[in-house]
Amino acid sequence: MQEIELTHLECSDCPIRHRAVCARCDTQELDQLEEMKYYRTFEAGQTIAWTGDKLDFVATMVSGIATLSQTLEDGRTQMVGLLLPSDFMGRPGREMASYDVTATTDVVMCCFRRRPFEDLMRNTPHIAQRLLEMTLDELDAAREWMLLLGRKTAREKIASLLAIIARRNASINLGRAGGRMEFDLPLTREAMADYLGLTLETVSRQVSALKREGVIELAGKRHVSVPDFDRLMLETGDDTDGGIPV
Amino acid sequence: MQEIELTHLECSDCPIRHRAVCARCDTQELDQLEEMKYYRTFEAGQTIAWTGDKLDFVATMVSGIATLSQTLEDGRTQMVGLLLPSDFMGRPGREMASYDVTATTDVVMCCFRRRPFEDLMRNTPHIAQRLLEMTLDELDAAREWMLLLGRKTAREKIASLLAIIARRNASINLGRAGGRMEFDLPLTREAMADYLGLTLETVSRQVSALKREGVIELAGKRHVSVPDFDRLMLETGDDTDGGIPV
DNA sequence: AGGGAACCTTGATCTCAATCAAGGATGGCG
DNA sequence: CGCCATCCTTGATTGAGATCAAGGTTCCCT
Repeated sequence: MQEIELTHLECSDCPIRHRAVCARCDTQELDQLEEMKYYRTFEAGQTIAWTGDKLDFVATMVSGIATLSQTLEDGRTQMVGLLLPSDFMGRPGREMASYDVTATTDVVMCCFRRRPFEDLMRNTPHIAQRLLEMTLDELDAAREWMLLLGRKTAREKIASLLAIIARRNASINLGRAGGRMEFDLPLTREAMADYLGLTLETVSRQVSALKREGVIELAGKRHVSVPDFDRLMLETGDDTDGGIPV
Repeated sequence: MQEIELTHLECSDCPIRHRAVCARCDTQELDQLEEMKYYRTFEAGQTIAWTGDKLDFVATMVSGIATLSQTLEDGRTQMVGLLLPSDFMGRPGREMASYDVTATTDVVMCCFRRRPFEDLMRNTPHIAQRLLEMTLDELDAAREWMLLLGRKTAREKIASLLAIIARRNASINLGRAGGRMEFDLPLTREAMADYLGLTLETVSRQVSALKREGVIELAGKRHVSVPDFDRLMLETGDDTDGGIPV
């Protein structure tokens, strides 16, 4: 995840410091983006789009958590993406949503209508290049995730998910520490299960096991404290310091 | 997978008719690409790059099959990408390979040295836009694959893989038929297992089962004939006509 | 405070795929 | 032709996680 220097505004009032679409653009382009942007909010649990719906905007996550998921005929579902603040959503050049998009907490998005955004993209090479970088990052994350889904044990999956959220939180809040980390789990046990290709019972059992062994501490069901991040990383099965760039 | 009209050359002697990087470029850009391109061949089984290796080119697959894979500390491996003719490999803006890349058959690639390619990309917006499209397609494929890895049964996984290869072959050879389809499996049972997050024994058993039940026919171990593609699709668990755009 | 819904935990049992094990087919090469 | 290596198949057994089931917690609403 590389640092982007912002040459100008920071997308004005969006609290976005990196991975923002508008980074690198010159004033004029930023003005155009400013002009076409608008905010939308969604409540926790609300569906932002169903697969196949017409989706006439692209957007950057400002706050909250949303998920992308896919479903088989008989209802089995798999989460295929996690949208955290500063992530980009939507696909220039495609009319329909390819996934179910759901807000798991209250969500604010900074949206751009798709057509004008596409036009702007055609005229300003920076944007396509920036989107390409971001999409390649997402692809890397998806592929790490495939390794998780295909080859990790339940315990490793849980540890990996906790490590991802901890690291992602830390990089926003503190800069990563090797030591203690705390965060709120933004997902229900069921959502975690859908993320990891498990059942919610297995998630619950493995979380309990990690707690019992002191790898994590829980305050309530959702607030997690990791006394030693390196200890947690040992449980992920990853090469030391691999890490998923979500 | 949309059709690209080629306005000019077809990357001269590369047998690439769609998804080629050089499609849509004007003559001058094509000339520049022509100038910097070169071919490389790899033998079946040869490793093209190890994770972390310096990789100073990007490339388009001309012929053959290659795989991208990732490995955990203890050796468990998961294939995360399959490179078929016309697929793009490599990442502008990144020095190191992020995956192990292996030729599973003899492979010919049309390569471009990374630096000049990046320069060209900066100057010709078409290319970044085209790469963005291709990367978004890859991301879709990766996400379908995640659904497969996380939620499908062994039998569904095998059926899905066969369907992907059959469809992909058909779109190159014949245009897709609803009826009979034939192709050579470009992967060993072990490679299929690494693709699907299974063991090679399970792959073998499920292939045998599909054969026993007449869903597929085998001539030798590698030549597959699908008497009724729709019947095969029923076994994938997918929504009718979903389909993975590899 | 009481009722109910959503969410979570834990136990018992079952099942699908992994693992362990043996042997068969294929093909290259002396 | 026979040897060897690689790849594949099949059988027996095990085990991790799914499924089925019951009850606990938390928190909102009246």
